[in-house]
Amino acid sequence: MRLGFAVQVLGRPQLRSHDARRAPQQPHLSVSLAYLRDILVYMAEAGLHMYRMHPDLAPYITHPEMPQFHHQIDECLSELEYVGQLARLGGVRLSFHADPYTVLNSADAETQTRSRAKVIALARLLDAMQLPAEAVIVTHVGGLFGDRATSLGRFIACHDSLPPAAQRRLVLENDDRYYALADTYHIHEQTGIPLVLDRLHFLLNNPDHLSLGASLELALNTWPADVRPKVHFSSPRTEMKALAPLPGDDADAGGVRPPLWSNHSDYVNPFEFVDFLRLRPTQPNFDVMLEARAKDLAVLRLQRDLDTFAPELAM
DNA sequence: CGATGTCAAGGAATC
DNA sequence: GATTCCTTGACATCG
Repeated sequence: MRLGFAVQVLGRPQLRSHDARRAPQQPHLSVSLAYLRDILVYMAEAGLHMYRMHPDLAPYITHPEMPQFHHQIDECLSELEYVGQLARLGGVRLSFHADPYTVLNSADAETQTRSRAKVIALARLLDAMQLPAEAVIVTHVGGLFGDRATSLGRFIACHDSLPPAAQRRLVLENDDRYYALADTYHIHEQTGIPLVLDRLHFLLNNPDHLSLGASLELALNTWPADVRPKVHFSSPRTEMKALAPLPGDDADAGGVRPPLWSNHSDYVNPFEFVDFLRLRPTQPNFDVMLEARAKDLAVLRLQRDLDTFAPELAM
């Protein structure tokens, strides 16, 4: 089991995830890849082995009005191969998560075309890095568009229409509001797409009252035998959403308490995590992407906690 | 230098 | 039908 984190590196705040300059400054994939190289070096030092890259690693790679950015993968083939080798040598599993505006089941044909182009580009990046099949692109089903069945069907049709290189990388995650595990499993049966079980989304959106253990087993078994499955794990944030005044608060003490709220807690509750792993009777043969605000720091803390509380599960 | 604004999207909910 | 919210990191701009 490897524990992963997404995009930002809080242990080295100076490390950037991608070249996020605005278009007039001509951001370039080669800059992002230099950043990624630095992140991989840090991960090797820190003992980290799983990382989700920023979906805009290649800036404006499919932006419909900026074709001048569309050839940067071709311009960076050697750098892509280099960082791919670096990841492989470090035993690092890399992945992408499509941004929330990538909607493969969109009822709007242009949106779907743009979304398909984005997934194809992400797959090209992984291929150019020469990464193994475990380097996947995670996405959600998309929107409801007033008709679940039709919208599920549109995802399946879109998946079928993707080039094989993109199909090989794409995996599907249950979401917290619209498409639960039963929906993603239906799509799996029609397409063979592997499923990422997101534990928090499952807890928030489980209309059929499935058990977590059975659902975990179901999702893990959707992966090919030679590809290690992965799941998403996070704990819900419990801080107060709003800055409601507390007794004794200055009436105008704005800014003292941070304006927090999010689905994700800063760190992972180690006891919840151990319970989750123990849903599987054997040593877990899957990887876990932590969706925690503390990012790599949450991974490092959980690794320590596992050493303390469940050494037989720690890696 | 700190604070605020902006950028990227698409969809759903609200009015 | 128009507006707002959702989400979010990092650049850009303002004071």
